[in-house]
Amino acid sequence: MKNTRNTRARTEILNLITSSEEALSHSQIQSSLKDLCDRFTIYRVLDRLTYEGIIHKVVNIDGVIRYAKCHNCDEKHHPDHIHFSCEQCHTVTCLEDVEPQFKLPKKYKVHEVNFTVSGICPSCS
Amino acid sequence: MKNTRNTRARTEILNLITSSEEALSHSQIQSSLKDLCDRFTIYRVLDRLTYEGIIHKVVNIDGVIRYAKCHNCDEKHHPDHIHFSCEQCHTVTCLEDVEPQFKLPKKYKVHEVNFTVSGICPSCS
DNA sequence: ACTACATTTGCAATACTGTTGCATTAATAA
DNA sequence: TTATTAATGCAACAGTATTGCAAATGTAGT
Repeated sequence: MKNTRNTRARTEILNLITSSEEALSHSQIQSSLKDLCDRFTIYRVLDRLTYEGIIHKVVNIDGVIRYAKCHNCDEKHHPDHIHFSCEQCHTVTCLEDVEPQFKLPKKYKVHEVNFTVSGICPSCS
Repeated sequence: MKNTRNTRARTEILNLITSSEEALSHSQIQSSLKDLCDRFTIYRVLDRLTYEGIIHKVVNIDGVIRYAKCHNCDEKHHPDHIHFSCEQCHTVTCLEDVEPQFKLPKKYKVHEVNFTVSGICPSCS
């Protein structure tokens, strides 16, 4: 595995995602960053951060991929937590304490999980 | 609500999805249909079938939207079932009997659910 | 602090994905 | 068979994403 470098783009994008309460899409990140770097770099930084396991992907029912960083993962990691997508304010948030229970037939090998629930969030109802 | 018509495109697309074991993406449907109709029509037919509740959407972690029809929904509908995405053969299948249990904080109103698990399916392992 | 070097970035080119307006076609009901 | 209205096909457009390559930059070693 190759070394990874702390570039300005990487630092800023990670800061943005870490300080955000909600999961951010590529376009949201792009407009926040303005001209710090171009959109190609954003794609590549997000891929790198995901590959390194520092952030995780969330996919909404509309197919928009967003990125988030758990805030309490330092204590205990909840890799399978649910994400909530509000139909009104269009924010996607991690519900890090909600971990669904399910049983797959034995022969399935699970690597990754994507649980998204859409509806109305507390602030909009 | 307006009336819906049984056009050739609609019939063929629904047949395709119904007879398929796996969830199909727009591009998969397009290449199966060849020149039956153009891609714009496919988009619109899929939207209509989804709106009418005849088929349902599945979103993979890569953001690709696929469409599927439950085969045992006539007996009992399982709207919240899990979908499995195989990383090797890239098929997405409905696990209609696997319905996960989860508890959201009271203030969240749930309308829709998207549960996808990726890994290796039985035929690939 | 300087240098070497591999990683990362920026840009160009390209392809895929998805939406909308409008004229035409075709499915349905009478 | 005809009238009506949904559905289609086409054009135009916009957003999303990938890749190759040269230039820039971060990092380790000196």
